[in-house]
Amino acid sequence: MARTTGPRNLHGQVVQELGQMIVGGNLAPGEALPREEALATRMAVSRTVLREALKVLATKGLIETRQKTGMRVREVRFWNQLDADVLAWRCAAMPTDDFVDKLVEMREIVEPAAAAAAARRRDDIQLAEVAAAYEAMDAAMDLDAWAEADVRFHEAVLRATNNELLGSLFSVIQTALATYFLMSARTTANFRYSLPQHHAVYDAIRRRRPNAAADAMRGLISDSRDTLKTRRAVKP
Amino acid sequence: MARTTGPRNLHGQVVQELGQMIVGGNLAPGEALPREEALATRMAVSRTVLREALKVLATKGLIETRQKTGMRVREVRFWNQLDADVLAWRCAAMPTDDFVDKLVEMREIVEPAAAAAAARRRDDIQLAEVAAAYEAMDAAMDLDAWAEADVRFHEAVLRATNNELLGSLFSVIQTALATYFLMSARTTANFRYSLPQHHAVYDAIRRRRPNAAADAMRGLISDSRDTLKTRRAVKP
DNA sequence: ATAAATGATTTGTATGACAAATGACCCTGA
DNA sequence: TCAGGGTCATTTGTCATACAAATCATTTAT
Repeated sequence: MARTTGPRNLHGQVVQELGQMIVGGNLAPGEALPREEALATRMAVSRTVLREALKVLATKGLIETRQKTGMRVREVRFWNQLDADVLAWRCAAMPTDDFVDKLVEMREIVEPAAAAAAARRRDDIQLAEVAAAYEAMDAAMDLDAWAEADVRFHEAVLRATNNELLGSLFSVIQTALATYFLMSARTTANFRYSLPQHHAVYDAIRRRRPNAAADAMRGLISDSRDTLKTRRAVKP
Repeated sequence: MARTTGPRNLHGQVVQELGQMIVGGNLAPGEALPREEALATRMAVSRTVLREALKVLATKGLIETRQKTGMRVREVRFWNQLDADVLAWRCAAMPTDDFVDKLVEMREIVEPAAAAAAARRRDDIQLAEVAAAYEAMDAAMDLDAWAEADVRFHEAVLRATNNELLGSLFSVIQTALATYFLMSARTTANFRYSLPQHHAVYDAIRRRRPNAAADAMRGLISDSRDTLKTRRAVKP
């Protein structure tokens, strides 16, 4: 059987399909899935491929499988919420307001601390990465280029902390930024609005001023939250 | 073929073995793995099982696989560092000092903020969970019971934030606590030392005092970091 | 009535075959 | 000599089938 869209591998497509169903709420937690053979034929793939997909979903914490009992959707608290796919699936439909709030809260917790740590421990190469991302933001001629550079900037800051655990939180920041652009920036006339604030973050990291870096990052996030809030008030 | 230790499933054991090799540094990033058939026979499992294991490792970001080229170990920056298994594998050998520092840094960033959020948004049931964990710590007669209740306490706080993204960071806190007990508490005469500090956290959450909760949590973590530091100084 | 044995169902594992992709090589032509 | 294209070999991707292992439900024996 052949599909055309999505990842090039069959099991990847099955992962997408089932993952979206589960995270999207079509399959409630605790609910039992059809047995492998039935599910495989229903999705028109071999049992081999289906099982590889199930293993992936299991490592994301979405399902649980025991012999004879079959597979069940796990409770939400076991989901690997920081997984890039899980985050993306949650945003597949228009993200709910409270999910956006949670993303922003994560940014408020993580990114100021990360900026401070970067200011303390960054090396010259990492600083250059931040600088390059900032330059790209400055040079961006359209929203897409801006958005891409913005994401790069925040990733560079996370990497510059030299704490790879913080680095792995990039999936969350990335999703938050994507949602932000989706919900607000498309309607904002001047997308370069936050450039000075990014410069403040960059400058504090360059000058090795942890507190200033954290403050600047806080200001940046706070502003973006306000933008989201006004946008949200306008929406209905 | 049959193995006796580890997870009950064969592919789970293969995941463990390969994962530990990669994270442990036996297989360097960029290095190519043997082709599936060879690797399968070398590990004495069928190709089916091996492939399921490889898919799991791929979702953890440890390996990358393309047709004809084969499999390669991915660069460290792509590893899903927040994954419980990856964290555990990093601690499989005695964890290095700088890794412990990174774990503590994560705690310092996440847990005070989580305590504050819990103080703001917890409901009564979630408070009861925190209380129950605290009571269990108080009632603990030996180190194992204490450690288990301690982990429960910190999990309960994370859950009480009502932000499941924060909740998914439990894997990190859990690993940090396990490492802490491994490195320090086993040698500490009075393992109940931090009980009052835990009470302060609980009380602030109960009274809905975000700042007090964050401060209490900061003090708790700061103390445990000091304990690690003195322990470390003694070690050589 | 309780406990052990049995059977049925579902996942777990093994094997062999073929499809698809892609890097390497060769071969031709300017 | 170099550029271009085409063939081939190698490796992962997919499929189908068979059997092993675990476990829930029922039945049977004491």
